[in-house]
Amino acid sequence: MKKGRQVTMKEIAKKLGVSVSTVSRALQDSPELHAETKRKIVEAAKEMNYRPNLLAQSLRISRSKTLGVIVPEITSHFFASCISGIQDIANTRGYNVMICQSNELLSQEKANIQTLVSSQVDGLLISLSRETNTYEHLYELYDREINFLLFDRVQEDIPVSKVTFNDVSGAYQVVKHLLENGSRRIVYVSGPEDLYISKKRKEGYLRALAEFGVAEDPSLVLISDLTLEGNLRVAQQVLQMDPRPEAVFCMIDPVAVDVLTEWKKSGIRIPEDIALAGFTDNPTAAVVEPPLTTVSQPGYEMGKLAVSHLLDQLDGLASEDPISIVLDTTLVVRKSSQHFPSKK
Amino acid sequence: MKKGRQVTMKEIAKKLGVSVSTVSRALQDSPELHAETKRKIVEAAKEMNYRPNLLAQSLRISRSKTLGVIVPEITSHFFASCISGIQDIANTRGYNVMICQSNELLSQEKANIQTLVSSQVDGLLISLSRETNTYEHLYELYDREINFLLFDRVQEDIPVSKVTFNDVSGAYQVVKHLLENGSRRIVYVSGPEDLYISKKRKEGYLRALAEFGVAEDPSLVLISDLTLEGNLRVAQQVLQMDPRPEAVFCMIDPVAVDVLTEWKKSGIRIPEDIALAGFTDNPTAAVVEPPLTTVSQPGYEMGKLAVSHLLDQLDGLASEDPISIVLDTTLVVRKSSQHFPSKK
DNA sequence: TTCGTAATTGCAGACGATTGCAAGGTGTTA
DNA sequence: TAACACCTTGCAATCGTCTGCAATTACGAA
Repeated sequence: MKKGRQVTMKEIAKKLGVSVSTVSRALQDSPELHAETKRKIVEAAKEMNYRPNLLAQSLRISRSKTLGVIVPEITSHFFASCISGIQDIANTRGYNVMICQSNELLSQEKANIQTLVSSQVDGLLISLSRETNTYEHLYELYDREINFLLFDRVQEDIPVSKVTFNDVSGAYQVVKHLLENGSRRIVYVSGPEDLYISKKRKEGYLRALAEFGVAEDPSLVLISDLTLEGNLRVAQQVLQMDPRPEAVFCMIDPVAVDVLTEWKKSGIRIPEDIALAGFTDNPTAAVVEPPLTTVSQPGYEMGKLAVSHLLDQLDGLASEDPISIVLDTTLVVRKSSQHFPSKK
Repeated sequence: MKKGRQVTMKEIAKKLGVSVSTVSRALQDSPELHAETKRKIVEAAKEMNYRPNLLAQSLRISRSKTLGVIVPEITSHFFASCISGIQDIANTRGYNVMICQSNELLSQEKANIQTLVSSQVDGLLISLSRETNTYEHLYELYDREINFLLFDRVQEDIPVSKVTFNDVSGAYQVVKHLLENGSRRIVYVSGPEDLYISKKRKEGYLRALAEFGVAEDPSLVLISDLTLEGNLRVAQQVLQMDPRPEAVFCMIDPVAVDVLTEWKKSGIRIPEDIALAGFTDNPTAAVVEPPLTTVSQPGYEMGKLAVSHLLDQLDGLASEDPISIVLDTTLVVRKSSQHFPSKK
């Protein structure tokens, strides 16, 4: 509504009786300017409360100094941490950040990309939605030579840099831990099967089983759609298995928390009756009763690394060749996995 | 790095042998254009994968269709929910959103404002940092006639619209609930005293006490700096009180969760030995053991309402006169408050 | 056939900033 | 005193889009 007129270089120039170009150079601290003129201009600018118009600047130099970020959900603690890391680094390196959420929808993801591209972001950091199973929109970015990078939820075939956690090894670690405690019948609760992390974590699960000479049993792999209902269904499925599994490894913490709650309602004791473990180390994992054994993946660090690499590419500090950065996860052992079936 | 040349109107114009202005009008679906020309241009634009340059557009019409949001912390579930609500509404109304976090620092908050103003946002939604105890930066926005609005963490004297929760009534409700259960010695754990919500929730606490004829006892008001250490200190302080309080109301859930954890370590049973309640209804509140009685404040709704009002103002649909929107909270009774001291 | 009017389209000047190049001024040297 | 170089500053074009106004065309009416 209000006009909120901004002070422009033109006004500074008029006030001081110099040209706009001189003002521009003064504010850029150009060396080819008389020191006194420069001083006067800088002073006037401060006094008049001048703020550069980033839009005009970006248009002129065709660089917006803005990055776009697309995450499935901001309300997820993990992604919020990533964003936080991205912002901290981006800001210290002089970049702004525009954040969008896809709400786990492919259509939203595409729309977000359009918006950000139209906004002339210098680069994009994308974590794919759950729904994303076609990738033309990403190849289009690639064809247009727009810098982007995938993190956490990636698609491996796309020839851009990726930042991921070592999901295989994380899952391997936690399942190995369950095996070492004596469990053999171990359930893996997966999310939708085409999800990157569903696959990777299953891979780690299977690897650990293989290492301990436990045969793969497809009936021990359950799938949840990651809704509350889906998770509760899985919880019940496990209870109805005969013989009952000794341990359950859920692909992400929220599933484990729902399962845990449901079991407690059914009078199942954890870890006495069955061991439980998750993945992500959400804040809830530490405070549920019993505390949940899980795998910690520092989102803040991931965000920092991802944006650092992208900015390095933008600033020409890193090769444009795609690289893959793989972060290590850490097994966090808590009470929920302290179930020790007697080994045969 | 890459040139990633965008298709511009100029190129479409050249290809079709028309002028840029004609292209511009065609893409705006201007009625003063020959239908056939329009059709051809629109078609060519689609085919050439034209995307408008929002920077140029914004510069030209001096409206960026972008809003700025400043929150203390993105990783807080409550603020993440607010952001989510803001984005959903903003997007459906054709606005983008730039999000910044102040990390609870006044200096960051100021810097964020500068950045967003420079980026020519059409309006700002601000939730103040914990540190913010001077307000010149906000008055400056006001003087510059930049549209903004405060939400959740507000400063009452500033003549702009505000969206808050009815903190007084929320606190009143939960303390009343504790009183009704029979507690009389009720501790209030406050955050830093100049924080808006510290004051408001204390007000509700005192009002409930007064209504039940319980005299105010300053020794029952404890202050935490909201760090883990501060919270644990408070937990111990309570245990050392003699006689022990019958209930504790913490200003925000994270404090209550820390207190709860610490007490459990010390062998205190909740709610058998003492009642506990929080405020916010974080996801953790529902899953701790015992589940935490708290006050729910829907951040998503707050975000939606706040941005709706700001956009109404921007679009001239609402008066520019500041208004105050107060949202209701809901008492969520869970097990942690089920402590019933025998009344005298 | 000529004129007026309406329907289309193009020109050119913004928006605010940057930058190559030219122009003005000063001082130095022969 | 003339010539040259350098130090400062301004001019003008540019980034991509929008828009008031002028110009062109076409068409029907007289």
